[in-house]
Amino acid sequence: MLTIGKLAQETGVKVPTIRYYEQIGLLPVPGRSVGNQRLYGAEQLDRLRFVRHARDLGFPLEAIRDLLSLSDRPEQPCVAADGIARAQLIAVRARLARLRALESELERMVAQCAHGTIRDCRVIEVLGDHAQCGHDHAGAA
Amino acid sequence: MLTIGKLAQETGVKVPTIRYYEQIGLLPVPGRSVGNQRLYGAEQLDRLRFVRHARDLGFPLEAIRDLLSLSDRPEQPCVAADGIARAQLIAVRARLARLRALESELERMVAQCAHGTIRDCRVIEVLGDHAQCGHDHAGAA
DNA sequence: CCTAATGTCTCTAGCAACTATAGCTTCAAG
DNA sequence: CTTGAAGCTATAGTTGCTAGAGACATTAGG
Repeated sequence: MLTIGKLAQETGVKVPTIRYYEQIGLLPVPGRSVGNQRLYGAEQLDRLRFVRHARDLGFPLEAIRDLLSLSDRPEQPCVAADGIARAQLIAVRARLARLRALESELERMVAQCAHGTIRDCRVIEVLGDHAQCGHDHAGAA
Repeated sequence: MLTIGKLAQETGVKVPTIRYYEQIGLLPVPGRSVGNQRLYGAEQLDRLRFVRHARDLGFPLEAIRDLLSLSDRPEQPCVAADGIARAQLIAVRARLARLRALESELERMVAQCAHGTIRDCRVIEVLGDHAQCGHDHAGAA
């Protein structure tokens, strides 16, 4: 059995975060020692590792909650889990596309900086006038 | 003079967000009509467009606050503004690198899905065992 | 066995950057 | 003159944690 601190070490999830996950029902309420300290077994360790890994992959907690409840029913078809992963992939790709556009605009801004005064600063100028952008990152909204 | 609604239309920033920006001191307190409604002029419009554009580029509000105060002193050298933009570029590149790694792992997860049951689901399996990842996105921590 | 240093406990509040709700007043059109 | 949209203030909620206060538990050293 692991204390919360050991569990934190094993998984790389910070102690307050573990308690937070318990609080929002992502982790089940663990047993307690005589002195009222949380004690975790191997199952909890696996579960938290799962959560950690999914968070690293950018899954929102709600999606992780769904994935966990799926993994509790191993006989079910895997379509739902696949769907969640696909949705996450789409979200990641959208963020990537957006970030790539931002990168190129920032590169232009920085490259054109002549190191003069603010008055002539491309950075400020470009930010003040969207029309000077190469592309349409702002969209219409 | 524009009402807050018109200003929102012009800039694409939502009405509550404009009030929020005022509240946190990012926009100056505007004049009011006889009936106590906010009225904005061209200067405010420009300022909010600047904020909007910078937000679109992912600058945090604190950085925008700095950029705005810089742009109020056009005689100053532009080094500071350039630095803020460079920092933002570095941050964007870091996020890009991370997202690219996630994209490839998610692609692998989804591609390997055999559409069987949860028991054999790669998505769940990979999430449960970090060792199955191609790379090291989780880091040590 | 005692003490000191951690570790853990609960609870509350804070972060970014908004978004939503409630309950009111004001404005513009018909 | 009435009605509906738009505006006002103030508070609370969102996501995913993080930080603090003040009290109890455990462990290592003397």
